[in-house]
Amino acid sequence: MNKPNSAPTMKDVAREAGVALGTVSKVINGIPVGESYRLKVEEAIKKLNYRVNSYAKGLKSNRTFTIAVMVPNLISPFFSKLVNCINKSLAQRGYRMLLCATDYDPEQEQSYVIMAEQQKVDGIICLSYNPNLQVSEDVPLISIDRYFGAHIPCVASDNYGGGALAAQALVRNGCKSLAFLRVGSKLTNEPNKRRDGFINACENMAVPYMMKILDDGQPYSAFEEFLQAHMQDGKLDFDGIFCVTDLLAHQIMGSLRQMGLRIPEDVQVVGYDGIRHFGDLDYTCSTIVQPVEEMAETCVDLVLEKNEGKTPSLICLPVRYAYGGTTRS
Amino acid sequence: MNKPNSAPTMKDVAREAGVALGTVSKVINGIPVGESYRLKVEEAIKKLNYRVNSYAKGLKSNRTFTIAVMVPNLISPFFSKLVNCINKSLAQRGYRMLLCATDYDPEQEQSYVIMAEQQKVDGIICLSYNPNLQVSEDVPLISIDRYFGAHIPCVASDNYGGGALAAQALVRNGCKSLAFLRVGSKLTNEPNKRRDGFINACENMAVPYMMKILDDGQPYSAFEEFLQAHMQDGKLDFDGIFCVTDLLAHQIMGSLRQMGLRIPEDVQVVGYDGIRHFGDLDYTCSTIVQPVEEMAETCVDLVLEKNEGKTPSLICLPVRYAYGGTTRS
DNA sequence: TTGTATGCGTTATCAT
DNA sequence: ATGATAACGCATACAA
Repeated sequence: MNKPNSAPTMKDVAREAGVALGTVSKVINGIPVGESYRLKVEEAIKKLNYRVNSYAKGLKSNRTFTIAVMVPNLISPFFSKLVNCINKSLAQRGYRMLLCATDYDPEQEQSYVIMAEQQKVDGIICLSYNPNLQVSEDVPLISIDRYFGAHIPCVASDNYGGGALAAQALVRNGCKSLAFLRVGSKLTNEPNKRRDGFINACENMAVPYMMKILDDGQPYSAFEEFLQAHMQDGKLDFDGIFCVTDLLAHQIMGSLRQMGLRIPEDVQVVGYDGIRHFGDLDYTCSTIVQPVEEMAETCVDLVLEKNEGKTPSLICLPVRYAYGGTTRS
Repeated sequence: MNKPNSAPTMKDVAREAGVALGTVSKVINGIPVGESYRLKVEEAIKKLNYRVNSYAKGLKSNRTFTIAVMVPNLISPFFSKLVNCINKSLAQRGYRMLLCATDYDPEQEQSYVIMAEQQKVDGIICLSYNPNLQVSEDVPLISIDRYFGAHIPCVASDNYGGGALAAQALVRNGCKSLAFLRVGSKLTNEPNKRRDGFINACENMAVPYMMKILDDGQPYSAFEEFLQAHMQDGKLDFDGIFCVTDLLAHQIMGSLRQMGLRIPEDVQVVGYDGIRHFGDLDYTCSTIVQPVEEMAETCVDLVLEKNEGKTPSLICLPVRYAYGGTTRS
């Protein structure tokens, strides 16, 4: 042996098979080659257990078949489901996924983008809350839920339609007066449109509504105060609540039950996201379901797309209402 | 410009700064260099917005600062929490994570290992259910929850101790007779020891117990039949149940409630894993909590470890009992 | 059709 | 201390 404990290279395969380096390369890349040569090479590959070094390959071809994915974390069920689907889509197309959990830290997000750039990944899919993320032009970037500008495609669920759908579902189930509860940043991201859609639907149906929107710093208890303030004789002013996420719905339902209210008899609750217990069991609440698989598929389609000119700048995918036990049906 | 739309290379930086290639390399890698030279190089780097190409670096140095992580999916909360923690640990040490969701498919698992090898990752952390996974010697592999043999370190929670802890918790809360419910493969993986620990504790405490273990093919309804069979006059034969996972506990609790039983008044339930609602809210049930952070940290420590000879072959990390509303305390 | 030679962007070993 | 140069493993244009 010439190279004792080092992985075999193409050169080794060529020597073993008694052919030239170029021939080995051709066999590996499926370029036609003499039958007898091909067999010899394949045998040598098997014998030496040869694997192409994808770093050398990437260096040469400037393609790495790797996509970087950035999300705040994998703790939130929605994020982890999303990443799971993206992973599947990428794998189906022979792509690998480099994963980055940023913990909502703008600095980390920025440094991950830089990392991705120097990793020479073929593209980036990111769900970022950093309003001024700097990204170089030469690596395709797809954003989820946050619109950066016309030059960066953004994939989201139909948040506006979803907000409307929530209001309609509550009214259809008999609600006479609604409330919208929201927590989150003032950032102008796509999910903000849930409110607009909700309001529009309420006005169209001529149903009264109220809203409680928590700013970044405010504690959850502000919601409990809001609820208390609207209790009269053991009943709430409203009989239907749309929470901006299933997470918030879960928390609000805890508060409602503590106040002695029954769900859905006294008050009905609709969330947003479509979170299921343990990822694939029952819904945690009646909810507007985001089309996570389709969103993932769309992101992957876009990031791998060649024709960069004519990609749309915002794609909203349809949502649907799902019964989850916290409404009448 | 010589190279129009191509990323700048070290050579470009050298030309821009008017120094030699080697000098640029040294500046980048923090090797001492003349002050004036360093400044010139740093300025050129900034001006050209130069980034090192980590594929060329990896090719040369045979280190990629990338670890491949393999789990069945990111849907199960336990897996996603685990991956989240591993991601954090790796990031802290300047490592990147290549993620692979295998969907329990042995073929996919095998092909991912091959992929990882040819990606020339620095190591692999995997949670695999493939009993005969083939892995080459030259890339460090750490296993989670599944013991492959002395040559592959395995990290797990103290499943045996956890099983015992569950029995003790139930008895401490007044249970007189217990049941152990389990679903899963006959594979001899670490979580199987939960049963052994449970049995041992029951015998030590002289508490009667029964078990219902579902084989791979059997449907969940077999559990419901089991429960029905042990109902007498609206009461169960046992007053404490240890479910092998929180997921199973969640399902069983649904069945129990449907049968009109109250939890924890009529029957107490303990699960295993420490799953929380939405990842970081309340526990889904009283449970044995796996030390996920520590497990992740340990895996990363091991996979990056240099001294390969003296790594232990099995590391069990301590678990703890947590109250989650399905026991008396 | 098969083999040869060059270069991808780095690092590291040399002379200088 | 600095600069030229040879690998690293692969793809490919070009020569045979």
